[in-house]
Amino acid sequence: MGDELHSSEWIAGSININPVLVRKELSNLRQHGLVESKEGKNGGVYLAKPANKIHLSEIYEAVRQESALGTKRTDPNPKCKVGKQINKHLDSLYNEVEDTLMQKLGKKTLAEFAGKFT
Amino acid sequence: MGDELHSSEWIAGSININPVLVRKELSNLRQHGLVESKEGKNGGVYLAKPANKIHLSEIYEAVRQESALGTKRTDPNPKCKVGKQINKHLDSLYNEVEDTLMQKLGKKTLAEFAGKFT
DNA sequence: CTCAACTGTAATATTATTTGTTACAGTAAA
DNA sequence: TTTACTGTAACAAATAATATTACAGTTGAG
Repeated sequence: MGDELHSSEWIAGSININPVLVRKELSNLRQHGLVESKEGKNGGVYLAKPANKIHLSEIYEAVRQESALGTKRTDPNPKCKVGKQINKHLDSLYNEVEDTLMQKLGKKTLAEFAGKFT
Repeated sequence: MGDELHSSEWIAGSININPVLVRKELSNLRQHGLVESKEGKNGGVYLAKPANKIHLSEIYEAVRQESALGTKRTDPNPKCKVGKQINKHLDSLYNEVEDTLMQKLGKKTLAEFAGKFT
């Protein structure tokens, strides 16, 4: 994938955000095998594989930090009949929903999405 | 739905959270027609319709504040070919995904979910 | 062989958002 | 007419997101 090499500064400029944040997220994407990068002068990042081989589900998985329906439920009261079981039941619901979401995103590729830009 | 009337204090105790926060969210659910409440002594909230008539999609719609895939993308650089169009394309993608999610949640009712609690 | 332009990462600061608290007017049962 | 609630608002505190600064390491070019 020699083509399309961009610096974090360039990307940051496009989305109006701090370059260090870009590098941090890129670091995450790299760990997930979606991008690779070249250090040193004229360095930058590029896709680790062709865009038509990258499914949106992979990106979603790499990028998301919590379930689509949210997670942050704190500790319910274990003395409460409902509180005691709620997390178990929510987890299974969330997983089920997440699965359909992944299936949907798995049918779309990054190339397809990028193709929309004229 | 005369049965199952609970005070915000009681609910707050179950989820280990502040009663005022409960009342705030309840206020939102009320505006969405999911619950009703009774003021005064022995007051509290109750479902506005039977649990088997409440679909999880309705709850999701009432409760969520941002799309399942997130929204908070700030202002992209309009001088950038990509930045200029990104929000439009993300929106349509998000909507499509959201639709499948709603379809999935629309098949489940609150009664069904509550039935899991033994 | 050294300067310039990058990445990668840590440490810290700033800002925004979430959550909690206090306060109090309004309502209804007892 | 007291008691136990709801409904809100205003403010405080805690947490999370974002930004900044700093600097070591890498690579290409003169």
